[in-house]
Amino acid sequence: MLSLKKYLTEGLLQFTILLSLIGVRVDVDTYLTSQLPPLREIILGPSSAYTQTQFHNLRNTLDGYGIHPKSIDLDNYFTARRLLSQVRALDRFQVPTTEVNAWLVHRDPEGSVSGSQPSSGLALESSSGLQDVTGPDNGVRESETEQGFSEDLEDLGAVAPPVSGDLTKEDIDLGAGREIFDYSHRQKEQDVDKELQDGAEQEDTWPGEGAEALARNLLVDGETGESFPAQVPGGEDQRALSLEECLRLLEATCPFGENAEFPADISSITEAVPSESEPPGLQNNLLSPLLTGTESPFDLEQQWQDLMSIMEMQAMEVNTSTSEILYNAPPGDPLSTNYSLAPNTPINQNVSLHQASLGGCSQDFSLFSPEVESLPVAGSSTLLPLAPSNSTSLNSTFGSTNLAGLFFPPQLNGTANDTAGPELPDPLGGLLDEAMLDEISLMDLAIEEGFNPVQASQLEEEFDSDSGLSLDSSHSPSSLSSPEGSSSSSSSSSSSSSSSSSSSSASSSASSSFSEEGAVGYSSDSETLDLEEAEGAVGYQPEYSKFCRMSYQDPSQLSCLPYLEHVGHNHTYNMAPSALDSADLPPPSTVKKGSKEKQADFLDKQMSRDEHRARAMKIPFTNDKIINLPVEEFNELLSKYQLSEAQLSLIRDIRRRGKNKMAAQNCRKRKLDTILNLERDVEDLQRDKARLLQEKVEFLRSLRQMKQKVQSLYQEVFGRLRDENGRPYSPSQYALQYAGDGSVLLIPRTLADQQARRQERKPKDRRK
DNA sequence: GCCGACTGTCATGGT
DNA sequence: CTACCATGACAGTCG
Repeated sequence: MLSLKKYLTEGLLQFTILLSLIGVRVDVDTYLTSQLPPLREIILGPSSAYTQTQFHNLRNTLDGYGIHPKSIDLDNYFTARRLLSQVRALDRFQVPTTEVNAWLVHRDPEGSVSGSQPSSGLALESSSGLQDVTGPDNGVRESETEQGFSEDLEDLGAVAPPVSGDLTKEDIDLGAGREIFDYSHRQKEQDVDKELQDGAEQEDTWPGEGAEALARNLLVDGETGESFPAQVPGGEDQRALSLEECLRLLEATCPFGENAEFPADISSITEAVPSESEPPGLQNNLLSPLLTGTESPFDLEQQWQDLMSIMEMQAMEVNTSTSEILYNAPPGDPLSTNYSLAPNTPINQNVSLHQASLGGCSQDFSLFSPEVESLPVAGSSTLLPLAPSNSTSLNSTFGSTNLAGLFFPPQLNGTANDTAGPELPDPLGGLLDEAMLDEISLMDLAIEEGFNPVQASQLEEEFDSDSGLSLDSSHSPSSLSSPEGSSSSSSSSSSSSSSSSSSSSASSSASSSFSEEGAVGYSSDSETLDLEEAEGAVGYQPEYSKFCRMSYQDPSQLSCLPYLEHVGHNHTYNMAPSALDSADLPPPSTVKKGSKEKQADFLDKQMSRDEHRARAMKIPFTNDKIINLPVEEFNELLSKYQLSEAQLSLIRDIRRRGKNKMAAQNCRKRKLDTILNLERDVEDLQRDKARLLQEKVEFLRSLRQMKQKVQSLYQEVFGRLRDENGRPYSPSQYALQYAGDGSVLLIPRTLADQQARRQERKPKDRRK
């Protein structure tokens, strides 16, 4: 990293000197301050993918003409274009005094490096998006555009929305999904102030970052300032140039913002570029409106890193792994490093812009249009910190990848060339289509999985407001809610309702019979009661009532036993001898005889069959004891009495049946618990499913945006390429290819198509 | 009278 | 083998 800094610094110095030599005043300070937002956008762009707001805002700009909602609004956009034209004019006719800000050159890149951490600026990023797109101050901005971005920075910081740095720092893995939850939204509002502070802090870091980025550009320019060796124009008519070089040239030629007093144009540096005389209109036509007129020069290298990462992502199928890569890839992970263009690699040395040179400083230096800039390139964050890494890894990964092939299928190339613009059709149309197809496929998958497509679409439509929970609630079965809905009042309501119903018929008799029945009570009563209460909290009333029935050792609880009302189910295995006697004995008085007989009959009915049998068999102890006593005590009890075989047999049967009864109750309870647990599990799984689907949609959107970004970048780069005559290359005849050595080659399309097909086969084979 | 829920009981298998 | 438990199946009861 240190070497990189040094390299960049030297490059910056060289470039600055070079510019000064050609009479261009470089107001780096202005550049840094005014262009920081874009820079930060580039640097932190990926993280922006996690911000729901960005998605939301971007959706409005996805038409292809969108302006970065965060830092640049439409007004800025056009204003910048106008300024660009002016700057260009200045470039030609005005030779300002050479003025190099030494302080900038010597600026310590350390700070910039630290500031390059993606997490630092996200808040501002997303916030700016909100502000610019939806904020009411657009009008104000309109007039402010020329003031530079420094003010915007503050504004952005001030507007900084919630999501911000905190989220990005800790929730990279969660990605946008985290925003799904209402919590995050609430958090957003709560963190506004915090974001403001963060924004201020980030502002400090930007200059460093900008300096670094600028340094790289300058460095490159320093190199490119030198004449590029022609790379065999003949032969295959293959003209190679370093992609980095192209990008750097682009950036170098790119005006440094509205405030930039430096209309640097590479053409002015290299005489080989005749494009300067070329009418800008032609180039404009070639470029998508989206791309035109971006006054913000960004870190081209990083942009291309993004691009490469996107390419890789495209190569990979849109699957969950994508998301992982997007959000989990650590700054230094192999993936990201592989895609770093290795600015310091000597590859550039061999590149020749002689044959394929960048066009003059056109107004179209919108390589990083605001919209593109705003695109949430998840991968870029990981790429940012990347120093010039070894190009070998990159080569191994990409091999000789035909950019065109990656961007658009061969079959689409031809049509695109014919239909799209006069000379520069949209080479990435296919890519976009692919993105759409991927999304559709995923949607289909979601449908297959039972996910409502309408909901899926809603997810996209209502991305920011949507949450997995809400979605889940929308389609979550009522069965889930019903139990829980009643759960809140289950413990109380169930007991009250059950008691009310039971009291009607059984309350009077229960007191007597149940006191006996209590003896039958199950050993697990206390335990089950607690459990039942817990379950009641969960909301399963049937279970509760059931348990109530099961646990009635305490006669006081009998009031809440609903089964008493309709039960014929008399669980009174044992009746106190006194009760039995009273029931059996003739009443002393005839007056009470009727009532007592009724009571006795009722009690008889309340007695279980075993109790009846026990009473019939004159069993000297209660069924409760028979059933619940431990074996030893039970045997001891039996030994105390002289019992006949019939009695003993009955006692054993009573014990067996009693235990079995409790076992059956427990069994049923367990069964119910199992069902309830399964129900809850299903609910949880459904919730998770909905959440994952939403995340998937987010990833898809992010991917689509990144693809659009790639398309824009490709168009931008390709559109700036000029042949020896200063004319742009025809997309129908040429395509950019990423060579194995890290350079970018301009090759005939036929060759590119062939290579693209070859590239396509490999993954297919790999799948098999 | 039918149906569903609840319960008790039996048979069976496992520990 | 006995005791105990778990569970499916069946039947009875009740609303």
